[in-house]
Amino acid sequence: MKLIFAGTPTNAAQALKELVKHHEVVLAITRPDSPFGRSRELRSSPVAEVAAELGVPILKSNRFDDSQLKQIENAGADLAIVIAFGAMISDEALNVLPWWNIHFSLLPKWRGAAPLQLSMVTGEASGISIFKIDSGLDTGPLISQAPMGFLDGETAGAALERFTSKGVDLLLDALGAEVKPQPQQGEPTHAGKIHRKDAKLSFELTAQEVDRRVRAYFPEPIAWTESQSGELRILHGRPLGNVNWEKLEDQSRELGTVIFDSQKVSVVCGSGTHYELLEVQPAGKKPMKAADWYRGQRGGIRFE
RNA sequence: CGCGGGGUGGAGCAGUUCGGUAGCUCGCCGGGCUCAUAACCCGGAGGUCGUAGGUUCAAAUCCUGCCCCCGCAA
Repeated sequence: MKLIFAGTPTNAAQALKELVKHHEVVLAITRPDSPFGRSRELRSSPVAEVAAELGVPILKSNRFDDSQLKQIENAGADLAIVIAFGAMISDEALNVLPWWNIHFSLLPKWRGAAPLQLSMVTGEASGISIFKIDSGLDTGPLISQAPMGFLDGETAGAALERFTSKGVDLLLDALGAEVKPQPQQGEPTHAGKIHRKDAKLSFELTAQEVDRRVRAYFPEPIAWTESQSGELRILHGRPLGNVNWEKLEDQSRELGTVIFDSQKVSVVCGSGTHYELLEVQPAGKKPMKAADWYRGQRGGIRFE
């Protein structure tokens, strides 16, 4: 089958690599190069890089103009596959050929940019949906769905890779079968893009809830918190089991207090739980083991 | 020229304002205590203080150039 592929980040590039093994991809659409990093140098998207390697023609665009629509039409594809493209597909483009999207939640739950992260944070409706794109935001009729769970300690980044692989499998199955898109059913929820301010941790939450956020916000935008000594990213950690309060009776139980005991750096969280810090990164520093970070601190630390 | 933090023994930091030959918490090696230990005690190795040059009797500390790392913002 002749396919058009539309995507932008790393996992979309991964999907493209897998797709070309089974179908002819006649055009790769991705977002234009964007400034990146302190130097603000333009950088092409991972999909653009992979498409170039594979020799697939590339179209870089956010919003298609007439000539680009022609290019899409002239590609002669039967179907367009979208995965993490990062922009809406215009009605004009939808009229040229059918577009399918691979979405990482069980729609209609978590429509929007960060479905996998939100399902990880909430523990609800994690999975994969393949649907036919219509003019709304992730509102099109469903072609295929598969519930997916998260592995122990799995980050959103790792899950995304796993879900992508599974999602491509689902797509390949659907491409080989007779499909009848069915309208989405149920109460929709929205999963907008997660910004840095959303990733600031609150230690009023339980350690389990903190853990879900730390994992869901890795590797982007990364959970963080703040203390007397500045901002601190929490890269990895894990919720601890029972807390031996007697042993720690000389320590503060105030939420956010950092405790160093038996080589473990942990934070007092809500409902008497503790979250162990494993890898952290102070602003301006490299990532480091939590114990190393704590050794360099003077005096007790309490996260705000 | 977007804003900012940083490069000090293996790790994380202090010391730089007011120059005077390097400190803290760990790790490592050896020994001791202990049923045992991530606990405790004793001893030890290990540092061109990013780099090049300048000022000075004397520079991790002051001045200049360069290299490298990172956070924020986009």
